[in-house]
Amino acid sequence: QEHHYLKPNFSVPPPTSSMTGGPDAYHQSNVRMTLEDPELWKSFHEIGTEMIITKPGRRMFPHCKISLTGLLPYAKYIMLVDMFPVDSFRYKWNKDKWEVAGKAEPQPPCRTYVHPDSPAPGSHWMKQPVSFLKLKLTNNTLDQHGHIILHSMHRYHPRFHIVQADDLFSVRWSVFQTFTFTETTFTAVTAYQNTKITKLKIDHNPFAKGFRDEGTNTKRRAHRSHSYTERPAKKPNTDRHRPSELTKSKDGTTVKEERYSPWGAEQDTQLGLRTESPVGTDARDVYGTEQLVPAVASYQPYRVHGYGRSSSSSSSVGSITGRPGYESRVPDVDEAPKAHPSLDMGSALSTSQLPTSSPQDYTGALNVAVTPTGKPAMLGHTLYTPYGAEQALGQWGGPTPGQYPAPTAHHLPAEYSAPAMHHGYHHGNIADWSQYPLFSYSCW
DNA sequence: TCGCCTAGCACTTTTGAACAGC
DNA sequence: AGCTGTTCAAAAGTGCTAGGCG
Repeated sequence: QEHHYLKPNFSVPPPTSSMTGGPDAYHQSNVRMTLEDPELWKSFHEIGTEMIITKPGRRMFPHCKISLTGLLPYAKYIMLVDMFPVDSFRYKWNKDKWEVAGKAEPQPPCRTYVHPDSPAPGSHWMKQPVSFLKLKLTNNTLDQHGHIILHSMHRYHPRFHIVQADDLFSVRWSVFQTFTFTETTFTAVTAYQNTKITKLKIDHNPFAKGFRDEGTNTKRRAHRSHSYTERPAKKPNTDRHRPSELTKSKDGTTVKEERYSPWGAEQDTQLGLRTESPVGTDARDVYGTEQLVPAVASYQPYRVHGYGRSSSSSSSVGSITGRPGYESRVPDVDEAPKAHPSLDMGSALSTSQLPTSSPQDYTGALNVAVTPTGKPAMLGHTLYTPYGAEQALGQWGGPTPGQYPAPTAHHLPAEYSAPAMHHGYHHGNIADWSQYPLFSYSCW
């Protein structure tokens, strides 16, 4: 079974023994992640996957399901998923294809979904495919349920993170790796645009079985006319003419890796995201591509001198985001809700604080830092666990209207660019890490 | 008018409590 | 008392679509 395997891209020395990943962290270079149901994903991807997002939250289909190997059987890991913008455009469905409709809107509060089995030993994760069935997407920026917030008509792809940690609290100290799969790229929509996607979903999603049998839906079908989602006049074309940006390269050659790597794209453009028009230039399929750089990453934890774990949370600077083109991710320090200090692992995990790396060297570090003034800062990225507020950390630090959007510049502490913070590792420029926080605040 | 979003609908699958049997 | 399997109502998950909004 041929999956997209994204080779780890290690080019760093093993972490010091003082780090919580300890010597084991280095062995994580053997971790392999493969996408389950790749054929299904491909069939969607070839048309142009659309994921419905609704206010109350909508599951993904196909579901994110992955297999893992190479984990340490007795070491505990936490699995996380977040959604990463593919580019900095807003799209629209015009006739039979997707077109760029303008610049992307400011990023909504960034959240991370924590797999409900987390933490669990490596043996648990490896014994069977890991499904993120409960993951839900919403377009409600004020969502209080912890769903992942996305913008409609924007493109994203899931990022899978493996964190070696004994519990949710120690994530901040742990090494983690990130994997992405190009065929999981999707356009978030509030209503289906491409009828081929609708049909594919109905054919494959058990919950859509009611729409599968034409005989039981004569009334519905008869009523379908010229709704927004139904575009009968365009049907003849949809089968033959896919959106140009989704056209698979015929020769199966690997597409320029930066195209698929948000990190790479960030390097390419000043805005940090791909800004060239994707229309007509986007041979997205890279089936057969062995690696997306930096599809997998190893984050090396490090600590700020003088700040122990006990004080790290409340004093962390969350949220430097500064992701060009997504400058509004950062919640306002004064307005955003405060997570429980001892539970605010999100703050410590904010990649906004992480030393940056080039796409080729995605090795980074989990940073626990403080603002120049030592003032606690808020987080722009939420960890979401299906355990809910009651079970997990008892805190729901959901975003507030005030944190979205929010200015970026004043959240950027000068220390971020200090090479000394990186424990001697070279991580490239800061911008890469600061552009899209992985974790910014906890929602527990 | 257009592009996008939403609520309610009818339908399905999934979930979990209650119960029975061993 | 504990475990397993079955039943079934409730909950949750689907796409469809009329209508609303800017």
